[in-house]
Amino acid sequence: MQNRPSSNTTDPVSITLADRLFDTLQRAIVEGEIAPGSKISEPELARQYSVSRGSLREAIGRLEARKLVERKPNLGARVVTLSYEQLIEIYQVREALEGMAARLAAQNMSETEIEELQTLLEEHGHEIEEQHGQAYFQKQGDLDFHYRIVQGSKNHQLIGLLCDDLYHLLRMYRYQFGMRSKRSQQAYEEHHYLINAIAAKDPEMAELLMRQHIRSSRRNVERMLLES
Amino acid sequence: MQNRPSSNTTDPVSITLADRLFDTLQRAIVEGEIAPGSKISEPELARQYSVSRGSLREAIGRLEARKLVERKPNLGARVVTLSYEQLIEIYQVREALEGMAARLAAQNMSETEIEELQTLLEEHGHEIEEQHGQAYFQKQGDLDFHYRIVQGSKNHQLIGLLCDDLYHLLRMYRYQFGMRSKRSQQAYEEHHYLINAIAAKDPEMAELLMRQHIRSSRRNVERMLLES
DNA sequence: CTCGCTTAAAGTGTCGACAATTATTAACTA
DNA sequence: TAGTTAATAATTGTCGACACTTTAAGCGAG
Repeated sequence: MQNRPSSNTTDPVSITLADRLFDTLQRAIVEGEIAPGSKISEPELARQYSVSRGSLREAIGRLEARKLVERKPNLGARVVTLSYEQLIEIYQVREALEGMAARLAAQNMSETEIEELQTLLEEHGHEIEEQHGQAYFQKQGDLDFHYRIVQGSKNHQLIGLLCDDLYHLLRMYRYQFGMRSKRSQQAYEEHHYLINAIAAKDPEMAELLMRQHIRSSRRNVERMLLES
Repeated sequence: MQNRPSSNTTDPVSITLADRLFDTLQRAIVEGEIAPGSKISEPELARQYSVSRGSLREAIGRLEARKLVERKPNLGARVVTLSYEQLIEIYQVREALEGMAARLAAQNMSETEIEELQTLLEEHGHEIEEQHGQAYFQKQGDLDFHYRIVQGSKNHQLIGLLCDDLYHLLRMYRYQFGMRSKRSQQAYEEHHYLINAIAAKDPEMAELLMRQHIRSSRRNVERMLLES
């Protein structure tokens, strides 16, 4: 789910070179291969990936739009530096946007989509029982679940903001801070309540539960980062 | 307020050429000089503004990031086409994000910021009394008010999403659909309630009022567009 | 006359080079 | 030796040219 070929085009694989470069660099940054705060040297990267500086600059521009790099005129681009404050800010935005997404999903998700989501949740449940799925659940499964609800909102603005912009930043934080929580059991239960509200077509309740869920997740992160 | 020199850099005027081009094109698109849905011909615009295609492409890339143009590989870029459905989507996103912004503003705005906001609101009141300020109120004053609350949230993610991305799209709709509402009196009152909640440091109430305010605004738009 | 193919034109994607700006080093003075 | 300035190197910004793709026009067969 998380590694769709390109940004948001429905076409097969990324056609243009700058697109592929963008995907490659985004993955490298998100997964930490290129360290946060490090400088992006255009000549060096261009040589490294055997592309022109022009194509590279286009890719960098799109990374900047997604707030994965910051560029200052005549000074070049740097990978963003992650901070506790920014992570909190992201959770606040998520609470607002995903709360709305859950509300809309309760109105707009099709029956088959709901069933697929329930199936996905059952799988997560099994993985938790088997105990070795904890890491997976927090790293991918959780985002997977949220991802589908956002899609279910059918609001393209919302989908773009969350799936194209925020989620990549969030994944970067997870890689960087090693955010595996012992909260998977609780998160699983909260997901369960949430999907029930959606299946019951209760927008108000869906939004409420989603916001509580994300607030809990945020508090968990706060605890985790303050003790380290 | 709405025409800051560049995107979000604190530097003086836009230094780089692509930056100026970006500002120019953004204004031209938002104000309708370049028609929605029209094709962006790189050679033509490059000649028209006497710049290289490279610089132009960088500017277009940033317009794409703000969803003011859509680009398809090997086919070029077009100014976005505005639709009723998309406008509704934007209002839903605004309700979520600005609701959160109001909540945070109630927690984080300084006393002086609150006073300035009250002063601004009084001016709006006078303009409405004098009757000839209606158009102004809806066109700029309203966004001005919302703009300041968003700033008052002190959440940079939120500020970026709303002020750098969504608001320009919204202004484009206002220019394009000629959205002047007869709702200025009611909107003024709602702004009044809202600022009281903020001054009282009541986050819950502030968010509630802001969401109601935006929902009202959305319903007004729905009415207006359905009768035309 | 229409449909399909071939071919020319225009447009986008990519590249390497030059110009302008910033960072670095070296020399020089106090 | 420390600080300042000048010269040099490296990096970014901008440009024009070439390669590939898409579109349009022209042409021929049915």
